[in-house]
Amino acid sequence: MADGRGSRTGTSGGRGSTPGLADVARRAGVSVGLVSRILNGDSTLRTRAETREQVLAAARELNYVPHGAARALRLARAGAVGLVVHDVSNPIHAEIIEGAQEALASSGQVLLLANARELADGGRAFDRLVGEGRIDGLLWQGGGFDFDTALAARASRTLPTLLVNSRPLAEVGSVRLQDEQAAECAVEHLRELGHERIGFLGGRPGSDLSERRKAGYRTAMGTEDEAFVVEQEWDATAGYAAMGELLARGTQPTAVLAANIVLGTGALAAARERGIRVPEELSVVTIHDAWSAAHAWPPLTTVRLPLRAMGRRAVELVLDEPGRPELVLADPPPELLVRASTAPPAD
Amino acid sequence: MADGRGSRTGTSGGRGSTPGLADVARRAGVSVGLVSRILNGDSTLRTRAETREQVLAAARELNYVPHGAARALRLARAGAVGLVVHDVSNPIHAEIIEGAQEALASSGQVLLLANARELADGGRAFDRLVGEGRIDGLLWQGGGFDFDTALAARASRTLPTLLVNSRPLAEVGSVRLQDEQAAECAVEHLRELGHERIGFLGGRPGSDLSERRKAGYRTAMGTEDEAFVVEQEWDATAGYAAMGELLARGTQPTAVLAANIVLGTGALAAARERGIRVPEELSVVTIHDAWSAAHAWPPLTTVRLPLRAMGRRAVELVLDEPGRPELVLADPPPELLVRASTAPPAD
DNA sequence: CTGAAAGCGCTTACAG
DNA sequence: CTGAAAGCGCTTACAG
Repeated sequence: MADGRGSRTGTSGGRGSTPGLADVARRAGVSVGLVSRILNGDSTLRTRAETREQVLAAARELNYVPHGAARALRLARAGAVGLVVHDVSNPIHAEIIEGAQEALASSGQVLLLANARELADGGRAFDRLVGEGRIDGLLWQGGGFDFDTALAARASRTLPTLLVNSRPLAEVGSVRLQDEQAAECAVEHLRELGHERIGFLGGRPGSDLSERRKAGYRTAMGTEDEAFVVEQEWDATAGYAAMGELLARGTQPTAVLAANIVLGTGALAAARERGIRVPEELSVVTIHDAWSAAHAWPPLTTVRLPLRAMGRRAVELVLDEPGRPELVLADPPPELLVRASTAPPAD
Repeated sequence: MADGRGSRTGTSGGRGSTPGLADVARRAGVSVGLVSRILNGDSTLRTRAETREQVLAAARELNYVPHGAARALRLARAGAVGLVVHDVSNPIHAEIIEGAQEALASSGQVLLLANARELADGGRAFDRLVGEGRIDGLLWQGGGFDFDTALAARASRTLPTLLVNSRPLAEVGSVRLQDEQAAECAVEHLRELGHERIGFLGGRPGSDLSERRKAGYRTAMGTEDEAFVVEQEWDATAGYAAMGELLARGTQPTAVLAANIVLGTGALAAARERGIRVPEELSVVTIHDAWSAAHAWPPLTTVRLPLRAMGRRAVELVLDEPGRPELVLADPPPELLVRASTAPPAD
């Protein structure tokens, strides 16, 4: 009882604890080939209903489950997709992960989660994920580092590969969202409230994601003025520091757009720490929604983008779209969720 | 170029784009068996250094990577571990995931992430994860539902299985942390500040995790008084609602211990919404640390527990410990991190 | 309508 | 010191 682990041991016929096709065949009194065909619903098959029933019954009674590795080897399909992220604790990544998981579950596949830094660290981790035939496709949610695009490009030589939340490369397709429009939408909200001195707190400088959101911010502002722009990194500490830097510049913004909700949380903390009241003295709006937005204090106004749907579509594209798919998910469009962190400027 | 996908096609010898053992053997002028033995570092081997070099060179030049499914089939080892969680967006789970990933990466394995609800939903998802031989061990971070323990027990009949962050069952081992002590530590901090009317905001009622933290709270309080205890669920909305309910009871707590940081965030929002100042009128302390604690407003006092280490140890135990391991990770011990959300009571 | 056989890419006793 | 061969559990032309 301590050890009913059941590894498929045993020679021919699997007398180990996990039953194989051979066991089912024996019990049903037919050949393994036939069992395989029946269980896989081979449509060219016209088996007698009775035989068919016997096989199904035998499989059920033995609790037969096909061996994944054997199928993978034979079919040259792993039945799994890999997803690379930088930071699982980022709620944005969490939602993408869940979307991907949903899509995989409904297509009978399984998710392999990997860490971008580990893959970049030069060891065997990259080959293990990409080269061993463990996955049928790779999804890469980058962090804006050079190695992100380099490794995705490398993977794409072996496997269908898709960048997630980023624009495509020459060799690698991508799914992304309407980040420019989301940023515009956020800034327009602030301008409608009467704000003019609006800061932009970006993520990693030069990263596609930060660039695109900055572009939307600039479009809405109608200016290239750098005095209100700070870009550092994607975590809360960076948001905190970026907000501090923006304030230290003396440009006296009355509002800021933080490029995502994690940065926004850090920015909020930096403002509060300086005794700046939000939203009375400073409005804060961010992109992406998550539990932490509604429960921040004050609750954060955000622009929601369909992250979960992006995760789902990414799986579908990487598995079914042969070429170099390029998709900007525009439905549903960016949606402004007004909460308590934005208000008209002080006077 | 559009399609350098390289699936291992081709009959005998793999003339598909991905090289196999046979290709390496041919290039080095030896047999596949020898290549396999050399590449796997067979110590009983005493090959001529020259041959050995040739083989290694051939493998390098062809960029040979062994086929995972073939190895898995042959060795009856998947080289992967499954991890089941309820909610990826929970920062606590994120840290466990990262710990597990670390341990797996260093032992050359890979992480399969699954969603508890999906597995419980009766479809084929459970068999796909547990039955197909895709993983060598299963880690289950439950949510306190009956199906969590039921499914973990079921999995344990097929696979080495370990509950994470929970006490063991009769049939299933576990790793957990010093939750009682952490709760005690939090309450003692509050009492030292002078608090006496201290609330407890728990997670899902009856869940092992909530029970153990409540036990620590009671030990430190020296009472079984239920008036200060509210248990609902593990998400921020529940924390918000639970805080609301506690306040509505009119017991006038001057401090609360929230069973985790997500609940604590919700509780903070509920208090702020009612105009209750933290920490002046209400101290809030939570268990577990994460980026959102340091950047909450006010920054949350927390008790840190070694979540990441638990993730690591879970992997080691499920892979290497044959029986029904039971570990309470006590090193490092719970550590109080005092931030701005706790202070002496008003008077 | 069903079976026997080959083969997916590996590893490992077993010979030599 | 190295090779030939069997076999892991499947799927699928190919016979009959």
